Amino acid sequence: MSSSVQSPPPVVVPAGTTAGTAIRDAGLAGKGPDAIVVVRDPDGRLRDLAWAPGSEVQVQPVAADTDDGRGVIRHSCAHVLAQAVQQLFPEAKLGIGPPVADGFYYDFDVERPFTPDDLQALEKRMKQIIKGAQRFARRALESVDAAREELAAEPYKLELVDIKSDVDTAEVMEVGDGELTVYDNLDPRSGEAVWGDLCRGPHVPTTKHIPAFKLMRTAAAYWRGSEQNPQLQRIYGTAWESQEALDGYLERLAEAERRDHRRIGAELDLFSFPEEIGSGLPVFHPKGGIIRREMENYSRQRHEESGYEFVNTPHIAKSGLFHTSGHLPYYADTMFPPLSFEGEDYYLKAMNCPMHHLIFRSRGRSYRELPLRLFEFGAVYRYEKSGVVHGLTRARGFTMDDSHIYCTPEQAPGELRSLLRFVLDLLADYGLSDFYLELSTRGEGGKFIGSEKEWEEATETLRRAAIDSGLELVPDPGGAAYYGPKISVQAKDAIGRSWQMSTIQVDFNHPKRFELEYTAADGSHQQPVVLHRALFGSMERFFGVLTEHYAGAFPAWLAPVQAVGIPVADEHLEHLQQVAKALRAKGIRVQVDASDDRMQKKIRNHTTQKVPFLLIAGGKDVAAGAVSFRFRDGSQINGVPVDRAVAEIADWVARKENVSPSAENFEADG
RNA sequence: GCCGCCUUAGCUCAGUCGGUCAGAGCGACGCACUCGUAAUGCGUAGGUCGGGGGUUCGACUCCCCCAGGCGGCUCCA
Repeated sequence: MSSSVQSPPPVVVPAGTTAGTAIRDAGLAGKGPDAIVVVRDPDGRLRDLAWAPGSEVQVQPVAADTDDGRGVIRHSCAHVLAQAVQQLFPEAKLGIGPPVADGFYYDFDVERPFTPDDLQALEKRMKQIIKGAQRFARRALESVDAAREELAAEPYKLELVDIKSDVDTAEVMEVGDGELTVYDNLDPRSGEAVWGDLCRGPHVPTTKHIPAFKLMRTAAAYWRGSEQNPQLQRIYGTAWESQEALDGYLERLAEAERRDHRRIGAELDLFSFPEEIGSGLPVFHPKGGIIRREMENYSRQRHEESGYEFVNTPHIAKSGLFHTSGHLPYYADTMFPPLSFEGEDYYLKAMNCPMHHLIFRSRGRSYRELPLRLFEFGAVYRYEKSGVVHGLTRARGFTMDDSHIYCTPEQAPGELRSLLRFVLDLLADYGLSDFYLELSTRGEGGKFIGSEKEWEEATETLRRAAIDSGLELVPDPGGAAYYGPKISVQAKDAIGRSWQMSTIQVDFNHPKRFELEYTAADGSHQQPVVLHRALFGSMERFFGVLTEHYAGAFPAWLAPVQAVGIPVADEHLEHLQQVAKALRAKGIRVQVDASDDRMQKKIRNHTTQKVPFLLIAGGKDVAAGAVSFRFRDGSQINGVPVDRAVAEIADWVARKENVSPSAENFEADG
């Protein structure tokens, strides 16, 4: 997201003067994408332009095309939406209406859900309101009682007033800072209040300062985020500093839709979700199977090189095992119901760890064996609620590239550091390079087991490893698994979206529950530390993320079909068959298109299938013992000698180049 | 699980007010064409309109239930 190239210099606001006047006197923009919409006071608080400080202060002007500026525009736009809703649906009660990433929403309690037609009508009314240049005017309420009186008809707002002390968060914009304020929308001519809303602000000066907006969709949302509360109807919208910025945003959404792995998976014949199998249970077609196999093979190789040992475990086990692990007591509702036979309940496994622990425990272990690193592509099944299943990124059956590292407490810090390095290196090999880390720690509630001290130690160990990596570290309080804290690696894809990939967890709980132990050098029996880690999260999710990252144009080493020979005419087929044979001998997945289609059609077909190397041969090429390259981007290199073409393709694939080959970066004509 | 929307040929979609509306493009298949960088032409096959129940003289169309999908909420070991 672009923002002002450089922020404007600070502005001095004399006592008794409004910030807006000072801004104007300083010659800063009052309209356009870089219009100043609010200012930041010396305490870091955003203030309306109508704010007039009691004594002289220096403020930082905030332009529309900054993150803060957009946030204010969006928040103001949410007010305009609420006004429009209450005009068109007078019975609507207001929930909350904060800005969010890329937009805003407002929740309403209404008789019936909004329809697409309603959204159109609301947009129209909002445009009228914006055109009307209503002024946003801040007004402090005398007291809580005065607030209750004023908001008598708004039950949800009343609730916020009553609990205001504990909802002072970024999302609840309504109240804050020990003072209750209302923003009135004033008619510019009469000065009369047309509409008002409990709100801490700040806002743009007038509705005219909302240059571009669009209502996006409706959804239901629980009041204050709890399933126990009534569901309100939420309207999502977006607002930007200019029409161009809005268009740019809509284009980014369109691009994300074109990259959607569910769409590309069907277009490229990679995988599907047969209804007959069940929701959230993918099958991989041959082409998807090749990509998956390549992904797995490389990962396997790297793990072997890094001292992992490979194990295999079954998909179901008796209930006792999951009682021991703690899954059934704590997470029974996310496991599939049991199969009962021979007087036993068998559960599909939701995690591989219990099985791996049993392998560790299968015989006495010596400290000399540690760290013991067990690895498995282990399929797990989780009962995800019907509303959350989403393509490959949220499935009910998936394969974790799971491993459990058993080590001594002394080994743990070093093991964690090298583990994190290993994880980041391997992700980079697949073309992801923009990461940040999240540290999930213990929160309130009975979900967490183990002593405070254990948690503290484990959290510190993780934190140190995370800090050593040099990456940005985002805290996630309360996000830990029940048995220990975790680091997760978030990777950004080609269009800037973040995905949770790897998780690394310290577990001091399972060693106890499973009575894991090793014999130390002094002959004593000690409990190992267990590190859980899934590098890709799940193979399916990683597959989906890579698909979207590359928009289906997979690196040549992963591409299901790496090269296709296209003859100009049938008489050139034989020549290409020879080229294909040579490529196949080098392990390249190559086809020759001998169909009845015209050459142009073949080029189109294989281009839309995102084949990295198209090898075209006509009379000239045959005569010269050459082929002509055409790449995904349409660029060409003509007349490359066959030997050289074969060697360069094989080398490109062997190097695991992640960019798409093109005339510019492919060394075949040198 | 909750709210809303959606489901018509392999894919993408059209189908008015309940009654000649079972339709198109792509794909598949067949025939002709043999061509130098993103769609050659002609033809053929393919659907009990997601499944089940109901209303009606009559249902792709209206109602109910179920399944699957989409967007959110909640959740995510």
